[in-house]
Parts: sequence; C-alpha cells; structure tokens
Amino acid sequence: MVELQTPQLDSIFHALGDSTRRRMLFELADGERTVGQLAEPFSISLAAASKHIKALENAGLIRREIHGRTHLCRLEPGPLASAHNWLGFYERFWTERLGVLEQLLRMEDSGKTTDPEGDDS
Amino acid sequence: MVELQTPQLDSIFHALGDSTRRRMLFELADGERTVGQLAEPFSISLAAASKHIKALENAGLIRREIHGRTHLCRLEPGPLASAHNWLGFYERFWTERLGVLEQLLRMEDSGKTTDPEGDDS
DNA sequence: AAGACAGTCAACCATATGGTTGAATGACTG
DNA sequence: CAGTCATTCAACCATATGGTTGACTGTCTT
Repeated sequence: MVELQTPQLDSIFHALGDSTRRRMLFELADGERTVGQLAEPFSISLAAASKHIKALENAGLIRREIHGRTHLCRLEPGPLASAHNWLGFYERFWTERLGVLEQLLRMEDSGKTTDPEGDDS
Repeated sequence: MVELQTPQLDSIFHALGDSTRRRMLFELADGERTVGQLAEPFSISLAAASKHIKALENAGLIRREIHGRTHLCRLEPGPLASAHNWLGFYERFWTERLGVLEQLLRMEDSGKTTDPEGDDS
C-alpha cells in the first residue's frame, strides 16, 4: 500500500533524526503553528529554525500555508505513516510470541521476502 | 508517555536515515550475517561498511558477537520498536476516521483561537 | 509613506558524515 | 612460523549539516 522509495525514507528518517525537528512535529500535533511559534521554544535563531522547518517540509512531514506575512505549518501524516509502516515490517521481531517459530519458517522458505525498501539502487 | 529518550531516538532515526543501513537491517531480518556478508551487496569498501555497521550497533539496532576472526551481527529489535512506538503517537493523524472530529475537539479544548478565515489561498 | 514585523536568503564557520586507501590487529591454515 | 583471511583503525578528503549574523522581501499598521 504505502510503498515508498528509498530517497523518501532517507529524508523522512533524516528529518526525524533531530530532536529539534521531532519537537516541532510534536507541537504541530497540537495544531497549526507559525514559523515563529515553532521556533520560540528553542534557543536558536529564526533562520536556524527556518532551516529545520524546511527539512521537515522537504520530507513531506509538514505542509505550509502562507497567510500574508506569516507561514502556517501543519502536520502532514503521510510520511509518518510510511515510516511507521516501514518499521512495521520488523514488528515480528519484537512481538516475541511467534518470533522463533516464524524465523524457522522464514529460513525454510528462504525465498525473497517483500523488501520494505520498495526499489533499490 | 510518549516522549522518549531523545538522544537514543536521535541515533536510531539517524541510523535509519541511510538506505545502505536500512538494507543491512533487511538482510539481518533474514538471520545473522558477518560484516563481510553485510558489506558484499554494496559497492563500497569494507571499511565503509564497517562504519555503517558501527552506526547501527551504536544505535542499538544490531548486536555483534565475535567468533574468532569473524563478527556475527544480529538484529536487535528493541530500538526499532521504540521508533515504531514513537511514530505510533501520530497514528491518529493518518487514521483519518476520527481525525477531523478529534482536531475540532482539540481546538476547542485549548482555545487556540487561530480561526482560519478562508483557510485557503 | 515610514516603520515594524514575519520569514527567507546568502555567506560563512565548525563539525559530522560517508567514502577512500593503506597499515595494523588477530585468528585460522598449512 | 609464514601466510592468508576478517575486520578494524587511522589519516585523509569532499560534502552535508546545523548554527550564526546581516541583508533582503514582502506584509501589516499607523
């Protein structure tokens, strides 16, 4: 369903790999925020915050609506769902119930499993 | 409840933000692999692969067992579960069923005002 | 029109990242 | 013991990243 391509996951996970950006997402979970509002909790310059926001936007994690001189940002759940879905592939490894049995089956099966990566270089 | 150990998430998501490393994880989902085996599918030096593996190990995503001169790597699901769990916080945003209603409730709840007049460009 | 305000852009800087090559460490093999 | 094999380490390089400051664009206010 949510088959995504490698470069997208790259930018998504990269964007999530920064606590400032994760914090911003968390704020956005509560509703729309302007760039200034997103920047405010951090002791970094507006320009720096702007870059973070751009990274989030670039990863598709947020969307921006320009209202006059203010930019309103909102959470865009799609990429989060993609990442969640990608991780879901590994769920059986921490859902220990059938883990061992399942691995045995996999080894026997041995064939190509669905690569969550979608395509590959 | 949802806010997790920030530095750990940093390294986890950072490790996942590289397709080479994701591919390695995928291989490891099929069973243990040596460093050489993990490196083989890529056209990079062993040293480079070693660095990737170190990043994965550093994020706790894999564990290494040294058997003589070979290092056997295995998937460590915990951090993947953490990341999955972290993303789960946002699940309601892509589980659209109640999404709109929920957002309305949230807005009322927090009195955020932010009434978007004409909300669209 | 003047000025404040929201935000981006550009230049710059330090550090991190991903890659390379060549040497070093350690463990099997003959 | 000598040599090969599996891996890491160290030095190095180019590029990316995250941060800063100052100038710039464009919008709202008065």
